[in-house]
Amino acid sequence: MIINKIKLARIAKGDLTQQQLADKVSCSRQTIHSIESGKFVPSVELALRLSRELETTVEELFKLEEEK
Amino acid sequence: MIINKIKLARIAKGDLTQQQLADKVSCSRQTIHSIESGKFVPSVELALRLSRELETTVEELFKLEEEK
DNA sequence: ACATAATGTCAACTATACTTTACATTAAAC
DNA sequence: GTTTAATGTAAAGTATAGTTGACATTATGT
Repeated sequence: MIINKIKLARIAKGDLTQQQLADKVSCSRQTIHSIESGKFVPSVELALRLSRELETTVEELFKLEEEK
Repeated sequence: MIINKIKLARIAKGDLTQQQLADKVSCSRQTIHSIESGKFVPSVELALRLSRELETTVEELFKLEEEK
C-alpha cells in the first residue's frame, strides 16, 4: 500500500492544474488524477519526473504504508 | 530512459544475492534480474521497498537519463 | 444566471511490470 | 573435474499502469 502527496505538492507549487502538471511530466491528465486518487501507483520513472517537477523527493511524495 | 544502481547497492549491502534481495522486498528473483539488466523499470512502490532495504534513496538508486 | 476552466469518472484499448516455470550458462567450493 | 549456488534468459500468463476520448460534475468569474 502506498499513499502520495502529489495533490498537495501540486497546489503548493503555484497552484498547478492537473493538466499543467501532466504536461510538465509528459503524461495525461487522467494519469495525474488516477495517481492523486490512489487508483494506481506510477512507475519510478514517472515518480522521479514528478518529484523533479515539484521540487521534492520521491520519498517525500510517496510513502509506503504497512499492512500488506 | 532510466538507469539504476541496484546491483552495485546489492553487492555493497553485504553481497546479497538476487534471491535474498527479492525475498526481502517481496518480489521474484527474475524481477530483480530484469530491473538490474534494464529490461524494465519498477513501480515506485517496489523502488521504495528496494531503497529502504538497501538503505539509500530512490533518487540515489534510480536516475533519469535525458534523451527521450 | 451563464460561460468557462478544472476536476471527477467511465470504458476500451495498449503497454509494460511482475509471476511462474523451466532450462542454460557461469562462478565457486571441494 | 564434478557438484552446487548464482545468474542469465525466455515464454506464457496475469495484473496493472497509462492513453485517448467522451461526458458529467464542481468550482470560478463576470
